[in-house]
Amino acid sequence: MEKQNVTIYDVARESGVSMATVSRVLNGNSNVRQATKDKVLAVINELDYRPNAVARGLASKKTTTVGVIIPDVTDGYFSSLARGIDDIATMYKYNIILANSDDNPEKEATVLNTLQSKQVDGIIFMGNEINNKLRAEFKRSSCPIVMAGSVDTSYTSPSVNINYVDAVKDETNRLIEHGNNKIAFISGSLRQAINKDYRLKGYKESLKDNGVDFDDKLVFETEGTYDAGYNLAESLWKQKITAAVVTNDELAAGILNGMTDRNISVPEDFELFTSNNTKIAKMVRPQLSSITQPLYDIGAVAMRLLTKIMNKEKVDDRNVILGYGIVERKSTR
Amino acid sequence: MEKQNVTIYDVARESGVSMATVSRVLNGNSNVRQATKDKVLAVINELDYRPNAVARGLASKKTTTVGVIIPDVTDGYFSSLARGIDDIATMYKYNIILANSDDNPEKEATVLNTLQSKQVDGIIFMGNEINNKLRAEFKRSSCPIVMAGSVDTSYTSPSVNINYVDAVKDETNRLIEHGNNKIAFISGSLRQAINKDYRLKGYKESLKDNGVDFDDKLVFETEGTYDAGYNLAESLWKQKITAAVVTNDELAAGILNGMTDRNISVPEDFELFTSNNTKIAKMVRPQLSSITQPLYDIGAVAMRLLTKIMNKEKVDDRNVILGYGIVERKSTR
DNA sequence: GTGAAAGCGCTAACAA
DNA sequence: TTGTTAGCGCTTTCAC
Repeated sequence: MEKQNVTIYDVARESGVSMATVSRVLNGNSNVRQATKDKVLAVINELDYRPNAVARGLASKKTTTVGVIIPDVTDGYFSSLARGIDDIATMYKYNIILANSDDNPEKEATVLNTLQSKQVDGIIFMGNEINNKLRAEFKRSSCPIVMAGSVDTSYTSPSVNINYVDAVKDETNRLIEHGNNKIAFISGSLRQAINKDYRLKGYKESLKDNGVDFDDKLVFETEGTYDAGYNLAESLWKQKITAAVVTNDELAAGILNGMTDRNISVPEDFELFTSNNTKIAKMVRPQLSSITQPLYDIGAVAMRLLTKIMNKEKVDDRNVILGYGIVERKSTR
Repeated sequence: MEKQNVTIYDVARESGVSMATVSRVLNGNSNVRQATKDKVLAVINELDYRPNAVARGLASKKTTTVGVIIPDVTDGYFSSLARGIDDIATMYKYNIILANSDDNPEKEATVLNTLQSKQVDGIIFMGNEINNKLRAEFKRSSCPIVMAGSVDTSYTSPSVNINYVDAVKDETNRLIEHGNNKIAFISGSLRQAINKDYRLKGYKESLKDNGVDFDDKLVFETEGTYDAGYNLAESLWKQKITAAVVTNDELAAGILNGMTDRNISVPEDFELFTSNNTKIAKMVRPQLSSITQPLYDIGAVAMRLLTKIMNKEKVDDRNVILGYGIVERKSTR
C-alpha cells in the first residue's frame, strides 16, 4: 500500500528524458522545449509524483522553511504576529517551524540550535529576555535572524518594531493631562529590554517633561498574566494610585476586572492604558484604551524582510519602525 | 566567515575513526567502545559539529518533524491545542511545521501536500470543514494523520475530542431547567461536522427530552467572530429569544457585549452558554458560563497518540474522548 | 567494536 | 535544449 516511492528518476524514465530535464521543469527553468515540458508534466501527473523536499534541500542547501521562535502561541500579541509571519511565508513559498520558548533563554538557545541543524533558511525571533549565552548563539548563527515585536539593546539584528518609548510616553502624557499625579507603570519582567529600556524610559520621560517626580515605588514588575493583574488591583488602589500604564493586555484586563470586582470604577476612580490592542482590549468592559499597534503587519513585514535577506537582496532599512497610534476607549476619562 | 561546513566526515577524520562510528555515537548506538566514544565526543565538541538534519532525514527517511494544520493561530481555542501539541512534540524530539488554513478546504489540501513533500513524519489536523477532495488527500496520505479537537463524520482517522453532543445537550438542559423555552443555537458554519452533526444534535436531543418543539428559526448560522456576535445580539432580543447556546467563545463574547451595550442584561434578560472556555470566557463581564474542555490536553494527547502511531506501537484507542465539564458563571442564572 | 561502501532523491555544473 | 555525473551529509547493511 504505502507508496511514496515514485522519484524523479521514475518520471525521467517514463517520459524518456533525463533527471536533469525533469528537474528543470520542476524548477521552472526556462531552457526546456514546450513539448518536452508538456510530456514531463503529463507523466508527473500520471504518476502522481511529488518532489521530495528533503532531498531537494540537501542538494540545493535551501529548505524553504524558516524557524519561528515565539514565547507562547497562546498569547494574543504574539499569535497575531505569527499569523502575519505565516501568511507572508506562505506567499513566498516558505513554511514555518514554530517553537514555543516561554521567554526562557535556555529553551531559546536549544531551539535555535535545533532549527539550525534542521537547516532552516532563516529565523524569526520573538521574545525579549536575551542573555549572553543566547546572544552568543545569535552571533554564531549561520542563518539570518530577524526580530519581530521584540528588542535587544546590546545586539542589533534586523528587526521590526514600533517606537515603544514614544508610545508609552504618549500614554503617560495623556494620563497626566487627565490630572493624575500618581501613575503606576506596570509591566512584565524588567529583565526584558522592551520593558526596561524602552517602555519604562518612555514613562520616565513623560514624567520628567511634565515635572512629575519619578517614584520607583510606582513601578510594578509582575508576571504578565491576567491573574497577576487581577491580584494586583487592590493593592494599587490602597496605595492611592489613580492611573496606570500597563505593558501587556492580559495583565491590564486582570487589573481592570480586579478593580471592577472590588467596586473600584474604571475610569472614574482609576484610569488604565494598555499597550498592545489585542482582541481582548475590545472585549472587556469597559473597553481598554490602548496603544494601537499593527500587530499582523509587524509579523508580515518581519517575514518580508527576512525573505529579502535570505535572497541577499539589498535592504536599506534593517531596523524597521512601524507607526503606532493611541485609542482612548472607556478605561480612560 | 560563514562556516557551517564541518561534517561528519571531518569529525571522523579528526578523531581517527570512520563516519560509521561517528554516526553510531551520534545515534546512541551501544556498540561503541567507551574510549572511542569519548574521543569522538571530544572532537565533536571541539569542532562545534552539529549534525545536518536534512541529510539525516534523507538517509533515514525520518525528519522528526510533524505538520500541524490549524484554522487560525489567533483563535484562542486552536492556539491552546497548538500549545499542547508543541510541548509534547518537543518532549519527543519533534518539531512542528505550523500552517494556517482558515478552515479553507483548498488551503488545507495544498498545505497537506506541501507537508508531505517535506516528508513530515506525521500530521495533526485541526479544522472541521472537510470536503471530498480533502478527504481524498487524507486517504492518499503516506503519513499518519490525527485530528485534534476536530471531527469528520465520514472519515475516521485517529482523533482526540470531547463528546460534543453530550456537552451541548447538558448546556441546553440547564437552560431549559432555568425556565427558558425559546433557546437559540448559534454556531459558525453548519458545513462543519462538529456543529452540524454533533452540537446541533445535542441541542435537538435536549429539546426532545424536555418536550420542547424544535424550531429551525432558532438555529443561527453565522461567522464565528466577535463582530458577528455583536451584530446578532439585537435581533436575537427582538425575536423574544431568552437564551442561547453558542459554539464559539469569541462569538459568544460578541453577543454578550452586543446585548449589554443595548441595555439587555445578561443573565437577567438573556442567558448565554458558550462552548470552549478559552481565556476570554473569564475576562468578559459577566463571565461566561461554558463547557469546560481540557484544551491543552486535547492537543497534548493528540500529539502523544501521533508519536505512538509513527512508532508503530499498538494503540488500543484510536479515537480518544476526553472528559468535559460545565461551569456556570455569570451569564446564566 | 569498527570500517567500507552503497545509497537516500535531488540539484547543478559541465558537456554535448 | 538536453544529458552525464558528481556530489549534498548522513544512515545502514555487510564485512571483518
